[in-house]
Amino acid sequence: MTNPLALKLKSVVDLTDADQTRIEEMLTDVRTFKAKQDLIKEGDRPEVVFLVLKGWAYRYKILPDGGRQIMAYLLPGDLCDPHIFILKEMDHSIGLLSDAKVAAIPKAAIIAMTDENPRLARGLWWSTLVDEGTLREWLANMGRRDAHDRIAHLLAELWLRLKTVGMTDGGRFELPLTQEIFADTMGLTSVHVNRMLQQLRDDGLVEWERGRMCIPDVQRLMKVTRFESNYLHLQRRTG
Amino acid sequence: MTNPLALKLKSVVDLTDADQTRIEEMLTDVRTFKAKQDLIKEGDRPEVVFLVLKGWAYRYKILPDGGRQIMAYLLPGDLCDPHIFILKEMDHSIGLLSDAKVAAIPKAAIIAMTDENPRLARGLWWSTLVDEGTLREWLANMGRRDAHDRIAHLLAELWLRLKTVGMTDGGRFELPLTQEIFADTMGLTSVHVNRMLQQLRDDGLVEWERGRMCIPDVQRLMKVTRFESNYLHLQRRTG
DNA sequence: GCGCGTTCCTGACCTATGTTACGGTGCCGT
DNA sequence: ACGGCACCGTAACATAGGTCAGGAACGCGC
Repeated sequence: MTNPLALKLKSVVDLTDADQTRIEEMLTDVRTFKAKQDLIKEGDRPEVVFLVLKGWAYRYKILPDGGRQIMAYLLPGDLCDPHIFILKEMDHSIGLLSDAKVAAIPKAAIIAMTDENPRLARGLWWSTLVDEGTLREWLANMGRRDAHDRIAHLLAELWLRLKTVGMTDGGRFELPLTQEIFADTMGLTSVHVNRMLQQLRDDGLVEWERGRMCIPDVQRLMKVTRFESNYLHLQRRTG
Repeated sequence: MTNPLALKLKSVVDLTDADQTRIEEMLTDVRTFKAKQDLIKEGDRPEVVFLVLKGWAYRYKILPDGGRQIMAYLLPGDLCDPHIFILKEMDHSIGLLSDAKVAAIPKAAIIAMTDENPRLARGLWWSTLVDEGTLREWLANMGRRDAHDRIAHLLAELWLRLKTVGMTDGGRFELPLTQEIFADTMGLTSVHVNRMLQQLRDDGLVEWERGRMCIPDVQRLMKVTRFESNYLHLQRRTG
């Protein structure tokens, strides 16, 4: 089974077999973690870049008053901390939502790879810009949509992202998020997330049970939330 | 008067006089715009990178329901669209909040500069990562702070950012934001922004009149909102 | 198989923020 | 110097979402 980073990059840049092998070679230090552990903490200065291979991670911040804000989900194929090349220290933490397998890649290996291979460099550059675009979309989501549409929008995004790394089965996918995690992602309360999720169920837009989610009609969900996928920049570059 | 990009970069990397001249040389195509015009629209594929020299710009998105979400303020020294090197098209728009002077820099000039000068390349890389960190902080701000603290936090951030480009005078600075712009930035209503701004006035935390803002006691404001500046990564890299 | 922790679910109640609607004020163009 | 427009201010009222408090269901360790 091909690795998820290659899979993700292939959806936007043309990777040769050699490119894929090149990525594969970097995955020598693979580590296994249990759910709920932290990979990196705010203030750390990590010496390696983490690449998620299996499981879900998330970026978050604890505010001075103790509240938690989740700012991204990291799926297989996502790099956790491309920041460390430049920034002095992490301004947020990264934790795990599920048991996970993660590759630790030394900074130097990444630098060597991108120096020598512009296609891969472009690919990584693209992926950090997509992260930024996603962040902007989340901001718009929080600022201007009500709870119902907010959740629906997030689910549509997750489905699409999971699909591009081959983790969906029709409208069905694993979703290791508690309602509290949802709440901390979207600036809501878990009570209210529960209310809205049930409404989505009643609307027939989603089905949900213990870590598995099913969207019976993806097109319909996307239409309801007016989901525009352009911010994920999935189309192959044409010119 | 030295240009604002150099000024900003100098706060984190050591720039030689030659570096500064190098930046200066790129500012050949300087354009003047009136307030409220758009610099770039969602869907565009700009051929130049815009650098703000004077005035304020802002990143925003219009949602399908017509609502506007502002996702960043761009001050002198900020690049509007470093995305264009990689992404197919803009996933948001950039408009002007005030009359502005903007340099249009061809992609090729930027590429040539960064290829030849790693210090400047690092500087630009740093600045896009800071933009991303700021976006994360805004997300946390919207998700987990109430309207009062949200506004206070934004004002503290703006003060600090303006200070690093020499645009403050003690606690005093120009602020070309209407209450509606504030509202669209923070997911609020202009009515409520008005209420909160008045409360901040009553608290003695800010004074405000026609485009000019004064924070009589910056330390106090920062303490009240528990402002942590780490996400702006202003400390010079030590190692 | 029992106990305990986690997650889900629910209901009654409360409040921050939105909505609507309007009047005031200063500024800009003619 | 006048009219109009953009912005600010405010009041009465409506509601989405928060708070608190608890109970039910499941899953895991012993």
